[in-house]
Amino acid sequence: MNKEKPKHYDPGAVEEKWYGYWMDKQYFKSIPDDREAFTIVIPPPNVTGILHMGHMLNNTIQDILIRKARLDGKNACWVPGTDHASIATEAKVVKWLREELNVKKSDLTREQFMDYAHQWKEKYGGIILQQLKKLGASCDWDRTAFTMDATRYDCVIQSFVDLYNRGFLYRDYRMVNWDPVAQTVLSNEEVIYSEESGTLYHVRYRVQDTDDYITIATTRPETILGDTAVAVHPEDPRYVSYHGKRVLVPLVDRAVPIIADEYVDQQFGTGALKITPAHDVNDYEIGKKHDLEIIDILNPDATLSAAAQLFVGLDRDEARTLVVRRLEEEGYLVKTEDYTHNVGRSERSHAVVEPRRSLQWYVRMKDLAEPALRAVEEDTIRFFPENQKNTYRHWMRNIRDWCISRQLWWGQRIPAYYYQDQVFVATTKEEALEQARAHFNNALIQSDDLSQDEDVLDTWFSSWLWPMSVFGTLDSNEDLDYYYPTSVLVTGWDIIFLWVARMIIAGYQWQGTKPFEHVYFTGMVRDRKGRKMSKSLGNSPDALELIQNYGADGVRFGMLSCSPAGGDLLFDEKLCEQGKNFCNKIWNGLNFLTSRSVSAKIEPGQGDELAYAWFSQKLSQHLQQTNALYKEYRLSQILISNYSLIWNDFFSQYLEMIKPASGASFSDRTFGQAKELFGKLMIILHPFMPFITEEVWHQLEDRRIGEDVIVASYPQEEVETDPRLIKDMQLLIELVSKIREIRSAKSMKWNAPMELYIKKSDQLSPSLYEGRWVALLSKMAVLDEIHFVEEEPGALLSIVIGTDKFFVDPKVTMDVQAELQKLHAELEYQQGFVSSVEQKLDNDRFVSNAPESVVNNERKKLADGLARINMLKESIRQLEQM
RNA sequence: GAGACUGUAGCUCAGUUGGUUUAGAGCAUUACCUUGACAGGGUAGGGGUCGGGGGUUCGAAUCCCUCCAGUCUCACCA
Repeated sequence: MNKEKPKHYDPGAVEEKWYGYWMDKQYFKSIPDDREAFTIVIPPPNVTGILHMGHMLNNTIQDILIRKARLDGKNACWVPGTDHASIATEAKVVKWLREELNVKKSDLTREQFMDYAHQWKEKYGGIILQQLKKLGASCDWDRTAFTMDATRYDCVIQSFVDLYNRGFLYRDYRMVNWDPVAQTVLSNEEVIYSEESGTLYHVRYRVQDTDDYITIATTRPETILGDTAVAVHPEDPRYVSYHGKRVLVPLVDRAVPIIADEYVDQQFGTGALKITPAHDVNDYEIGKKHDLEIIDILNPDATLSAAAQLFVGLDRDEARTLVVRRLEEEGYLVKTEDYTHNVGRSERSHAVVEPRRSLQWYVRMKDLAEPALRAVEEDTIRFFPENQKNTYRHWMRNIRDWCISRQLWWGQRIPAYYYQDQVFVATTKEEALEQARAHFNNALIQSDDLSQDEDVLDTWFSSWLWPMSVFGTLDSNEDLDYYYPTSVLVTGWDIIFLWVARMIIAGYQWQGTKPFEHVYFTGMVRDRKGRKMSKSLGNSPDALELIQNYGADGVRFGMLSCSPAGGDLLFDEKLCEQGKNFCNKIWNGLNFLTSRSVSAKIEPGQGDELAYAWFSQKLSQHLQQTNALYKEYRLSQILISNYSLIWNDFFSQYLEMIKPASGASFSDRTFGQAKELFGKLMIILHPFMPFITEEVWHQLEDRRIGEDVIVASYPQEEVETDPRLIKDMQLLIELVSKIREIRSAKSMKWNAPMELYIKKSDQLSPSLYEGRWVALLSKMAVLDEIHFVEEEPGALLSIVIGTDKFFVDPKVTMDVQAELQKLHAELEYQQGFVSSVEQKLDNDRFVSNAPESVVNNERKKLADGLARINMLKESIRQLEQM
């Protein structure tokens, strides 16, 4: 078995090879059978998106869970897909048409535009799914879904019709968040507020038929042209005398009432507030209350409309400049001051959001939300980490109606058909026509007489059906019945309202049950300074470049080793390097094991069986611990634990224990045991680092066809555990370490001759007397001889571990003073320890109140501490006699 | 403005119902080691009054109160 292997692990070739192999073998494919299903639906990335750090984290976690389920023998199904992202995609398509094809959207019919949009999607969309393959994502690609494909489209239309028929939909005029660039309405969740510096303009309005002025403060002087009132606080003494009078709006000289309303804050600005009902949410409410006129001075693209009278056709920003100049020229501008305020911008176009009154479709949420709230409250759906329940509860209890219409073409067109003053909602125009004919009792109404709503539905109105729609329908079918409810949703908490809550609502609405058992919320990926990673900051590493540099396994290690559930992840490339180093360590371990010759004629070393038994126990203990951690999604901790088991326990200890002398061979039996353990380690590591584990698995043995680590059986913990074996080995390892320490301190070579004396005592574990333990100890510590003694041999260096005492003869001149100093330091520590324990035991209330086991443990600690003090004193005494 | 979460070693984090030999890991750092599978390695060391202050308790990193700092969510005043 003398294979020549490259010195370093090369991830690139290995990863490509195995991903292709797994695909060929169809290991990612899932079809319903009689096994238990384990299902994850991917949080569909935006079809225009490319892989970034957040995706990498999120999808690595999903892949880990899916691969673990596969190893556990479940029918693992991970459904990939993308969403159509109305606003973002439409913007990209429009840009593409303009720049590449020289076509304007306005020159196209709706049908033509949709054709182009689908073309664009085929050509450029979904790159991210290809990138996920580089990461090792084991999705069932045959199931790839898209929120705008025919199947998903039908589900969305059906859901709209269902909700309408059940009375959950309505149309209404509301103040909405209008994106003047994308020319569509935005939901509250799509508006990002941030502090921006602006100017507060103080403008005076003349009170009609007087020479008095009332000064108001505004950040948006251009909206003065749409003012229909000035409001003051009813009890504000400055303005009481003006109640019921009118002011003239500057520049347009419109006489508008002075109204009294408690909404006005007397402390702010001048205490007088201009009211523009068409362009401010609060003003709109006040306008309704006082029955004010609504003058909409803006067009949909935020240029001034004819109603503004002045500056018609100019953009709102230009108009502001000109209005301010004119106000100043005409003596209305009292003063300006710098002012920082919150400005809402469109998440997609970044345009300043314009409040606008318009007719939109809404979902009545309150009743729909009720079962969804209960499901989480009662832990029918469990959140990890649990504290996200608070956020969820707060939002669900204060839920607002959901505005679902969008003034775009790229999306599912609302299946509402208008005839005269009536609306007919149906999955097809033909059905709507039937309804219209029946309603008007007029068979002559023709299809062309009906006009369909021009708007499309919010993208989230597709996404909320995702856990059902990816399986084809909203009602029963074979796949849906088998895979739904899905096992776990892995997503960021930033879309808990946009998506998670709504999916739960939809699940209860159409399936009558939850869409998933668990929700695992990942943290936000930040840079090491704690800043959110973003394109504009340029602090986000290129995902594919990372994979190139560190290998997918290395990057997966890096992402996972620092990502507590729900906690933010402060990403540092060094962590990927650690992952890469780990791959090399594994590679080298494999190299070592397979480079030595193996012989059936050689007897196993005396310690080999012991080492095997010990590591088997260690592995079993590890499995027990990590199984519990998997249940709580403590993936980061499982990875760290795997890392430590493999590096420290397997490579540093186990391989050292069984290592043949330089140039010697392994016995057949020992080699087989080592390969078996190594293989098991590859299985438990596989979910985290799929590629190298598959490679090593196949290098360890010539495997039969289909005997691949990806579909191996996860090792089971052993029924019989032997905690004493683990404890005794811990003592042995500690002793070996102390002996190495002495060698190092005395500048002795690692293999310089040395003898060990072990003081016999009742406390000493009987294992140590056994031949195999003695053999293993002398091998590990490179000892010439081990003596068991009744009495302390004088003038030797002593080692105290627990309550056991050992001596070595370093065979070099001893620095007595230095030794004494060390012993005194140790003595001081032990005395401090003992006195802290004594303090407890001297306290009667402790002894009488604390549970007996706790008190007994303290007594044991005291006894052990005292024993150690005696040993140290004895050593000191002996040294002082020299 | 209302609320949530976090604060443990230089950094990233464990620390499960208060009691596990007077607080742990990984990384980083320091010293030493190179004919040992691996210098992307090995051996060992240093480093923390558990954000501050109070309280409950025989006993607090852990529970309560309060303050401070940070992150985030919701609502927003022109």
